[in-house]
Amino acid sequence: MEETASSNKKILIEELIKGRDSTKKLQNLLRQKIDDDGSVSADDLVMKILGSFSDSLSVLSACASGVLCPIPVSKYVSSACSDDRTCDSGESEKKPAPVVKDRRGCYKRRKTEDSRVKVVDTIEDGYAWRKYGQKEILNAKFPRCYFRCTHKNEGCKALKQVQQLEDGSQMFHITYFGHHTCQNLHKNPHMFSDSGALSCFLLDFKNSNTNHLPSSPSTITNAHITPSLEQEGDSNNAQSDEHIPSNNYGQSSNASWNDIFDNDSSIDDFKFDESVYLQV
DNA sequence: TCGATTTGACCCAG
DNA sequence: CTGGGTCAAATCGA
Repeated sequence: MEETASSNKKILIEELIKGRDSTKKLQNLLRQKIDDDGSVSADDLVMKILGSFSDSLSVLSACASGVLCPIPVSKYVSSACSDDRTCDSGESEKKPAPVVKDRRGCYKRRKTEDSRVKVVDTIEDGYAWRKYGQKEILNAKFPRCYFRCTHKNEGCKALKQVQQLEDGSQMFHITYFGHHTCQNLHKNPHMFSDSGALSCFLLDFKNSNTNHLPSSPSTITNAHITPSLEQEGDSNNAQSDEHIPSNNYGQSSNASWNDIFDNDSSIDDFKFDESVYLQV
């Protein structure tokens, strides 16, 4: 049974690789044509396809190693360098300018269309995050926290912003930027199994009321994994079509993955978390 | 000792 | 000019 699932995964990965390579060839052909007629849309489409392949392969690679990497299906044109902030400055250009002694805050603002937005009752998402900043936001009751992937030094450019909603509920508005290129899920497979640290975070969040966010939400890792259900940040209706999966760990969200993998053989391989998508 | 967090400073986009 | 996003020194804590 597991052999079948493993075999299917390999086949799937191989097929995706084939598809990606074919798409690249197609892209090269199209570019020749584009040079002629100036059409760009076809090339954009190809880039999107390539992005999808890359995402799928990333997820599957993680799966093949026994870990699910919930990289959201993106609409990024290029997963390699879609985040122009991290490409142009910031992460990739950590070296301060020689003349300027301090380049803190030097960055290019992210494009909002590169984001995916979630409203959840927990900030945990299966990844390990490091908090790198917190900011009081104008007219916002709660400060906004800024996280980057713990594996940033390995090239992972994923970022997220967390802000508690002001409606009195314990809901968090989380905005993700970029992709996880790491596989940090396996690093702390049991974290939050008893929700200890998370509870502290949520409690602090509740108690902090206005000022400080909890002292230690930064490393957010846990055993359960969020499936790729983030909504796109620029979707025209961010609230209405949100999923409300059941909260059963390892049960509720497997259907789509079972469609991909061989029936219930994949259930043992993946555990999903209870990410709740609620209306705001 | 080293990795994580805090927080004021800094820079850029609007 | 201001608000938002990021940096990095200081601090914390395991």
